[in-house]
Amino acid sequence: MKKKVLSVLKKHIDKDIVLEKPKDLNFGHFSTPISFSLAKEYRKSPILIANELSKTLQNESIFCGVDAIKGYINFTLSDDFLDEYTTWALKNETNFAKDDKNEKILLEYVSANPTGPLHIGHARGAVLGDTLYRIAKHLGYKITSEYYVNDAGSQIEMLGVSIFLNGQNNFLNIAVEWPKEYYKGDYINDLAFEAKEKFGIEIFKDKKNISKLSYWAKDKMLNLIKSNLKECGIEFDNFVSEKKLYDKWDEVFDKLKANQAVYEKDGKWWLDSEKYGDEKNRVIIRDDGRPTYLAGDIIYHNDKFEREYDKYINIWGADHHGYIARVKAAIKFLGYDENKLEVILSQMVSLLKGGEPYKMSKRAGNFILMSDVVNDIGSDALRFIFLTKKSDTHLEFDVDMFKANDSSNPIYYINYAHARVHQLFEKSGKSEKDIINTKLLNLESDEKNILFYSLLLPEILEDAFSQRALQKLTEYLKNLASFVHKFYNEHRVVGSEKEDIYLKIFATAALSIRTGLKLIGITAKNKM
RNA sequence: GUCCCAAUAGCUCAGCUGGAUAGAGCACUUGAUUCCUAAUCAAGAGGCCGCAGGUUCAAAUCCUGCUUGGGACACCA
Repeated sequence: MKKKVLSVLKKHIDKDIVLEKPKDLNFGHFSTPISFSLAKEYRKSPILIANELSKTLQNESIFCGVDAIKGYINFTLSDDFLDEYTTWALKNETNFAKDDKNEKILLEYVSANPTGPLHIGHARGAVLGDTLYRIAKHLGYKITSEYYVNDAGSQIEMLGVSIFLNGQNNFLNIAVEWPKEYYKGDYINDLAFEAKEKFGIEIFKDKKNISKLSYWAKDKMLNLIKSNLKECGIEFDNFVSEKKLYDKWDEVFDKLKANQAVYEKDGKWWLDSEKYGDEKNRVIIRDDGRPTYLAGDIIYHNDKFEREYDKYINIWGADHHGYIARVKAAIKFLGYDENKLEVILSQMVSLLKGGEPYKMSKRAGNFILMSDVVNDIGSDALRFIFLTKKSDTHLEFDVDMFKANDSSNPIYYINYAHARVHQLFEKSGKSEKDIINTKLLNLESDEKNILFYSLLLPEILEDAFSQRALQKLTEYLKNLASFVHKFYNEHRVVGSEKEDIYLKIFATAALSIRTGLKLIGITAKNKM
């Protein structure tokens, strides 16, 4: 819609034109402050320029009104144009708001260690990633989602140790000395119990069994994570194993050496990441020969870039921000364009319930489980809340808000709007087919406004995706629902003279609500 | 000490690639139902946009400094 308007304007003004939404739809559907920027060049007052421009644009059939107010030019779309576009949208429900982008994108997110269930902090990144993925797909991007599984290294080892000691303590009554960072929480008890059932109590008698426990438990935890994600409708295209990537280590390491990216000092191998903007150089191979975590990430990113995407997006927790520089440095050393990697940081979440704050921690046993919150308020509400805020701000919310069945619960409010439209069709005994060719004539301004807003979805999706600002979509859905409820209250539909016109308008609103909800992973309700 | 994020209504937050009277939801006050779900709607009240400078025709938005809060600064992942 915006493109269409811009192309019309281009015929008259050979400049970059900024089209914006007026604060108040009653000003018009689109507006431009172009005359302010032209004022200097033409040495005329913006108001005069706006007046002249509006006159020349008056005759375009796409507009029924072009008004110059205080230097702004406001455009109001014509009934003909709106009707034509509406009819097309309703006839092409699945293609409405789609686009045809061609960029190939690799999106990596969650990538939580398989050492325990997902907690609420992971959930935010998970929802963000999945929604970005859905929208990108809808807009036509060739996007692949990926989960990097840290199935090597000391955290996995610690998982085995935790289970082993737990078993010794619980089943063999041995007083154990717990290491500082061992994993606590009920799930470790459960794992120890399961291990006893599966391998026998003997397994807790010999320390040599720890690695066996590690690998057994790691697979169980990865499956648990997958099921946590699935409860929220999240599935991945790929899972990449860190352990398997190490097959390519020699090859990657040689490449680093050849590119003078690494050097040996104090018996360790260092990455010269300072050269490319990191604050210091980083160890990648310890003096005992074990690689550090960074080594794994270097192979992984080498692997990613070998697969040739146009863009790589990683969603990381905000606590990883210091990590970006060294990974980008490594990518550059490997001979790739580090600017193709974009890292989105998702900030902390604090959760309230009845005003009580929770502190979370992955290692302690008292973190908030993602699955608990899903059971509590449902996947829809959880997804929605994460998407109403920018990802880079701290978020605090009270779960009780999403249990209410009234307008204080946005999910409820939006679904209700959709359900109302559905019910109108039921009551009128009509289907979309019956009204799809109804001509929209002599529209009142409120009719026009709700229609226009309903048709705005493509622009919203484009903005939300390109700015990685998914709150624009949830905001839009709330507003659109508000339009529906307001219109519903002000107009009797069934049996009215304008029944078909109203139904067509409502059908368009419902289409956008349904499509928008689907993209944030929620199925619109037809009945409350 | 260095770096990142934030600071907007009583609360939770939008708005930030500079533009019209700074918005929404919750909470609060008042009103609307012989009628398609009032599970809704309407109206009201509520603001030194953290502070101080600067750039500009125009600053919540950009720049600089400061204050406050959160986070990161591993040979952990």
